[in-house]
Amino acid sequence: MVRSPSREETGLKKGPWTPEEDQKLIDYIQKQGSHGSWRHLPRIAGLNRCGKSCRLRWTNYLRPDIKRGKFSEEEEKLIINLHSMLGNKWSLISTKLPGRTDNEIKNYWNTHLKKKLLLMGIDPVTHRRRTDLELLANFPKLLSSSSNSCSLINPLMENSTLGLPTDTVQLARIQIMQALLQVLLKASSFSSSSSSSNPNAYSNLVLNNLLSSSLPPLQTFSDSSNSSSLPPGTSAFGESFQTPTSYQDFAAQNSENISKQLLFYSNSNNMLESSENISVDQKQDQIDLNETSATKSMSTRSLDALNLSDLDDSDLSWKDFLDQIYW
DNA sequence: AAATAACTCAACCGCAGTAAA
DNA sequence: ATTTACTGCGGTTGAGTTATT
Repeated sequence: MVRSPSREETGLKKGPWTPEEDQKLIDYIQKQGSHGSWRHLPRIAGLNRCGKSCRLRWTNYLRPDIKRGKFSEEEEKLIINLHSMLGNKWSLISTKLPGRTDNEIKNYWNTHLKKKLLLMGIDPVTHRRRTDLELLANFPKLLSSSSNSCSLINPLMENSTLGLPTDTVQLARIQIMQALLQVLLKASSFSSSSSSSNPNAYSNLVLNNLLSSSLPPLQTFSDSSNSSSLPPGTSAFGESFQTPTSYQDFAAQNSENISKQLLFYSNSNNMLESSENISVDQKQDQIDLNETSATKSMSTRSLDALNLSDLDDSDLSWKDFLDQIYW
């Protein structure tokens, strides 16, 4: 089982292939009709490379049936759908995309598609809504924590059913809200150097989206003189947060907006649950039956959840879907 | 215009499975 | 039964390119 490195492989060239090397490899395989033994190919073809390097160069780059260029929207959808069922089985996924190599798909996934899912608040590993968004999902509960609808954001909080002094209840709830947002802000701060592999990048995006769409100008919450030096919105719930009455007004005006976004996050969690607890083989069997069902379901259900009547989900492209739903 | 950061992707590495000796 | 060779796969790297400051 243990494969020892070949003695002959020492001193062989590594790194990028030259056009001359490419031509030698192409000429040899075309002349032979097949690559034959990869191990012996380099010596016969006059290449100072190991067989493994030759095989990789051929299968990932020189093979005549390789489709080059950008991935189409259909290919993207198919990759996402296949990945949700098969995971990182790149070679298996590549069999469903003629002309695309497993390496190319893997690279495209890591550099592009993962980001797309992150932007949607979906974990690219599990294809489910990220679990730390549970915090956000509880937001509506906080907003309507008493029998009165939206009691927290209702300016009539003085009618507290708890029998507590109005300002006490009000302060307590605001503090909960403040703590919640501070936790999220703290999490987002880790992603300052945004990278595709940064696990917190999505948190930053989600939070920024929430804040940018629902927070009032900073001065609404703070009368401190140095507030203008802070990024708009980003510190509204920080230490300078001192005017609950203004917050009530803000929350009342934006509760619908916040609820819609949270509803979307909640629904995105349910989208692909049906594919759980199914073996890889079973999942593969599903592929041919409905190759884009997951992504279609995703857009349809999210649109339903948000009740955006101005969107036509049947004609919605993948990009449009992301743009319109998320941003 | 230069420096720096971020991104892309071809290529490499190590492991695992299998066939052959 | 054990060892060795070969192939394929998935994770990772780093040089080159592009974007940003």
